[in-house]
Amino acid sequence: MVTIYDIAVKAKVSPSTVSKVINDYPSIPEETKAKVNRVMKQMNYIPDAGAKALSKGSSYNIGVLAYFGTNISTFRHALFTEILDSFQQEVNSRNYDLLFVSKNLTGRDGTFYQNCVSRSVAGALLFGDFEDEEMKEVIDSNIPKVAFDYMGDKMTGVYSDNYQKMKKMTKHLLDLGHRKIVFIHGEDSDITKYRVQGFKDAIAEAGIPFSDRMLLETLYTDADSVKNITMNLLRRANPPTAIMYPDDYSAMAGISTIREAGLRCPDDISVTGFDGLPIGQTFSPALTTVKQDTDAIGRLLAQKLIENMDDKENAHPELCEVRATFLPGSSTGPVKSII
Amino acid sequence: MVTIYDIAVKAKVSPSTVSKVINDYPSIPEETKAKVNRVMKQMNYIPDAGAKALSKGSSYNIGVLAYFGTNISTFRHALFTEILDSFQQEVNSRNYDLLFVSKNLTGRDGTFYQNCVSRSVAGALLFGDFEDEEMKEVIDSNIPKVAFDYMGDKMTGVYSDNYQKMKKMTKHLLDLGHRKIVFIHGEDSDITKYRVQGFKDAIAEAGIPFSDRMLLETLYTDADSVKNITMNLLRRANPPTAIMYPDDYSAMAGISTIREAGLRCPDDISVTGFDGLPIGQTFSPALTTVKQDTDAIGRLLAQKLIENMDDKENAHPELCEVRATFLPGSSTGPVKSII
DNA sequence: AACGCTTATGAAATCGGTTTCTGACATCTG
DNA sequence: CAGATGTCAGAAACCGATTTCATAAGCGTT
Repeated sequence: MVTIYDIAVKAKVSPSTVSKVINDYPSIPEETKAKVNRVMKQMNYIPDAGAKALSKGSSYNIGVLAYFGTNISTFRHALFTEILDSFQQEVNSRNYDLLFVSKNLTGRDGTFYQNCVSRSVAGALLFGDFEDEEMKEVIDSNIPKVAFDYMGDKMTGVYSDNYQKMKKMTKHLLDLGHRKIVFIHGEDSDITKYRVQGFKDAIAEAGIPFSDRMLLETLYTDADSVKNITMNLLRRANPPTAIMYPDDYSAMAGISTIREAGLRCPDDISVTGFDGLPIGQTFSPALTTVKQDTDAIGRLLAQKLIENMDDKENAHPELCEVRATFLPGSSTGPVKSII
Repeated sequence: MVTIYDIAVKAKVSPSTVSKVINDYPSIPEETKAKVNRVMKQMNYIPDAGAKALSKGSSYNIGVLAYFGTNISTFRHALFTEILDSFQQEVNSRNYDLLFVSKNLTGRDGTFYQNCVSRSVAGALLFGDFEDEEMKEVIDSNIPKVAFDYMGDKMTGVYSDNYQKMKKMTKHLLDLGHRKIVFIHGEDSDITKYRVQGFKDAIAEAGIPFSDRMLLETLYTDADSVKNITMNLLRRANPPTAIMYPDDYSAMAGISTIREAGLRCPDDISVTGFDGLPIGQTFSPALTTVKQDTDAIGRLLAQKLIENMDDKENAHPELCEVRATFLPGSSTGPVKSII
């Protein structure tokens, strides 16, 4: 491996000078810089990021910490991978790389926090269950960090305007004449609270009495539990005419179930999703959903994180709302008139 | 940060001894190991992976290099994320973390190879376009590596038995009476060649004359081009009764297009996909497809890579075929009888 | 000529580990 | 009991960078 020492010899300067050229110290005259740069190019110099990290105390790696609970895994949900994709593009352009930090699952390897420190990540992006013990350890640490769908005060969180858009989507159903609406919401979290509130407020503003039977909880992305819940709904004495699912995947699973039960969507039952994934638009019927702006979210997460890393002292948690878009599709239609 | 020097002082031994305890040198008696380990636990010692990498010359990071061409991005395809997921689990259990290495897109940052060397990755997992110049640089290097859907002789490749399963799926259509079948295959690659061969052989064995009109090329995951190609097929004077798509996503996009054209699937046109993603089974009609065993593929990639890293000298490229499963769904049906 | 003031450079310590090599001490052997 | 052997521990060099601090050279002042 070519090191700055090799460069130094060839360029007839000291290693310190080479290092200073690399880091663009103002005390180095242009002439020297040019000379050293020429030799570096000529010798195909590749800096050792590890050595740099050791002496600087921080690497150019951004840790990605994702944990959704035991059964669900990092890469499986398209919403997150879309956000990651946009995030990655943004941080790459600043020369940071993404390091997927692993969690202590087997008991042998370190915790999230330990792995972050050990790998001296410059910052971290958090996804998933913020109540998890290992997550909390990171959240309470002084590692610069941001998180998607976080609304607390310990770090910067980026999220969609869930309240507004959920309300809007609910209104859309109400406008279509639906009165028996059930919202199957995701696991308990800040995000879920806002969505539920938007749902309730839309119902209230329409002057419809709210009932607990309008709400149900399920786990994201678990197709089986979605099927079960949906079947139970269909079997109710007074079944809903519209079902609102927590995300596009479960909406699609729901529609499948509805069809298996011999009913049609939207003719018999209207369905909504959430997230606005491309596949939901390819699906037929195209989902009525809320499209989260994953590009903007990923970019914003990256920008906020880099701000935090660049100025660790003055870093302060922010709450950043990104505008989502209500996407009316063909999975919702007018309520079936009772003959 | 607690270092081995702090441990050494507290445990009343030398730093070398601490290091030897960490690395489990046989010359250290159990008693000393126990003592040092106790102090490490007590002081909450977290090793510095960067320092370790510097002195060892190799990190515990595995580089993930993915490049599919300018328009498609790493995380967008569920097949890859599923494989990654399984791969990650396997390498995590050996204490490796995943580092997403970036490519020189802006001209400012380094190439794949430079970034791998700079970050001293222990090994690399390659996805995508192996003809890309930066990819080739890595492939020709002596970095331990494996790749998915690679069938060359420069590194170990893992892939499904595309030939067999494509043939089987084609036969399935032939058995249903289809004679006018079009296979829209992916971009030119070894994998594609085998699939095409499987397709052709099934056709030949059925005694049907092969025509170039039975084959079409498209780019993976580009919904628009899938729509266009599908529309063109439907407008043919003598349109096909079955269309085989290169993956599940395009099959679903194809079915949408078919419906938009006022036709039904499978009643009017049968459709097949490839990959066997969960969403394809939620889709209705459930896709007839070939399910790639992403769990096994990811695990095998990890195992082969680790083998290579553990014994760099004797490493030799292998070709590993993983058995896929033909998954008959309801997107294929008997050919419509001509009245 | 002696002084101060820039400007450019390099020596050396440092980051936190690993590893080689030497030597102290204990134990075995004849 | 001398000499050979084996066990354990630590000193020191090293990995490849950064950064502080000292100093040499050049230049203008007085």
